[in-house]
Amino acid sequence: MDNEKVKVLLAEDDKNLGTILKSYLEAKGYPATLCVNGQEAFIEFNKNEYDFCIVDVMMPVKDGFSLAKDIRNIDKKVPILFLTAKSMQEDKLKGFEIGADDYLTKPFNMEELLARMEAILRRIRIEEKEGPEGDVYKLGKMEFNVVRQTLGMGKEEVKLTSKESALLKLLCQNLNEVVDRSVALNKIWLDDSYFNARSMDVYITKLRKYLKMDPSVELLNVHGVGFKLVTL
Amino acid sequence: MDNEKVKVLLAEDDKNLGTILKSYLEAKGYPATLCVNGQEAFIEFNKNEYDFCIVDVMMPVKDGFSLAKDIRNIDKKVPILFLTAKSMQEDKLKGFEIGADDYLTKPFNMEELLARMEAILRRIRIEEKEGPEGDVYKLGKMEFNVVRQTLGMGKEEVKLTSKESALLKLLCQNLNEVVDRSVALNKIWLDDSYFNARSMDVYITKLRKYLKMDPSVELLNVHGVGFKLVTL
DNA sequence: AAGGAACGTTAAAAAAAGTTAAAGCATACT
DNA sequence: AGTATGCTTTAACTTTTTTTAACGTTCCTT
Repeated sequence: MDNEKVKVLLAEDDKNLGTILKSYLEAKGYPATLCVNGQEAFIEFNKNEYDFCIVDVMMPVKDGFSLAKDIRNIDKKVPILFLTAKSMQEDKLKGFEIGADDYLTKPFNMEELLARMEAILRRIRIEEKEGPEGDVYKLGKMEFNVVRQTLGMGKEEVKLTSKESALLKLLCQNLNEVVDRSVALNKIWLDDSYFNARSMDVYITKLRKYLKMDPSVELLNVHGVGFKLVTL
Repeated sequence: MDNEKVKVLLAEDDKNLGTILKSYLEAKGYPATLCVNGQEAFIEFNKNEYDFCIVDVMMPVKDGFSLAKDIRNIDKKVPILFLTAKSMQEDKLKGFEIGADDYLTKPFNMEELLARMEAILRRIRIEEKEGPEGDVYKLGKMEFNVVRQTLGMGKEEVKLTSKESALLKLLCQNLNEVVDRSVALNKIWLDDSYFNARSMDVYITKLRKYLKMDPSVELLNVHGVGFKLVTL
């Protein structure tokens, strides 16, 4: 799954509902492509990469179940959520048998559709164990491995403590941008207090020492606001 | 998840429905434990390993949402399916926010509950890249056989004691993620006390000694939180 | 330019974790 | 029963990590 940008394939013959759904999903940050029947949807599915399928059961030319079977035939993983006007149990069960991830009966609340979709995507992300090299930031010539808590360049490598690592990670996530003191304190020290702030200053000093390894990387202070990690 | 035998934790205060559900699930091959309130369920969850939670929202002593939060706090992965008599959308959305995988409104069809549960389990198995053969975890070049309690690499193999094995298993289940000290202590030592914590430290040392076999695997400490097994 | 607030640095104290060895405690063996 | 064996806990000591403290510097305001 492409990080962050989850593309949705929407197969719905009711143009009215389809358009509203597409707008809603896109407003929520999920680009969606609308197809008005199963055949069209399958062609579209083959043409582009999709991360999620919302499929109406009752459609002309090729119905939703048939479409889902075709999709499953070439892709065992992509999540499929069925929509249907019928509320008959047998259909629901048939949908799950084909390999659906969820089954929603019309009329439905769009917020619920979104919540269900996000629950499935969340599950996928949980199971997609953060790869061994999953979180490696490049800082100039250095590499910062978040899970292994190491910062290195060529053969010289230092081990970071968990606090050092957590702070550097936060700074890397906001590379070339300012990280507010209060944000860092609340995230890592869980409390924005005077003493924790001083503790954080000590850690900034430590990180600066490590980062001297590569002079093209600097950890700057923004007076009264926070810190900013910048690379040349 | 232990292969094949998916254990279900059932939190339902309606003893009638609870018993029927338990029987139904067990008839379908899913051993289930019934708890009549959230508090009892949380104690049970800590005592044994569960692969799926079915949680009624309205329960005495500790409600389903509260229970789910506690469970999510110590286990980010286990699937949670809510049951509720209320059909209010806000509650549904709240459930998904907490991290539910599904939300079913009473009265429901038991076949549908099963289908939804299996859809979630199927999704987990799809994402679990390699189906674990038996109970074998791969750690770099090493293999850890849980049932045989062995850790090996090529021809060199060490036998682990049951505590060593239990601890390593917990760490493997959360590979590249932090396992809280308290979670490990409650699961393996059944009590989070000072002396048990020190005992655990001794076991961490032992495991690290074994794991030196493959330098690409490290057992890191997260100060004040717990331990993290990391692979390159 | 003065003065206070924010930040930088270093060293200390405190807390948590690492290590090793010995003491307990079961279990099986003779 | 007595003894040997292997696993687990307790204990004592060391090291690392984090926080607190003290003091110096920089930055911004007036």
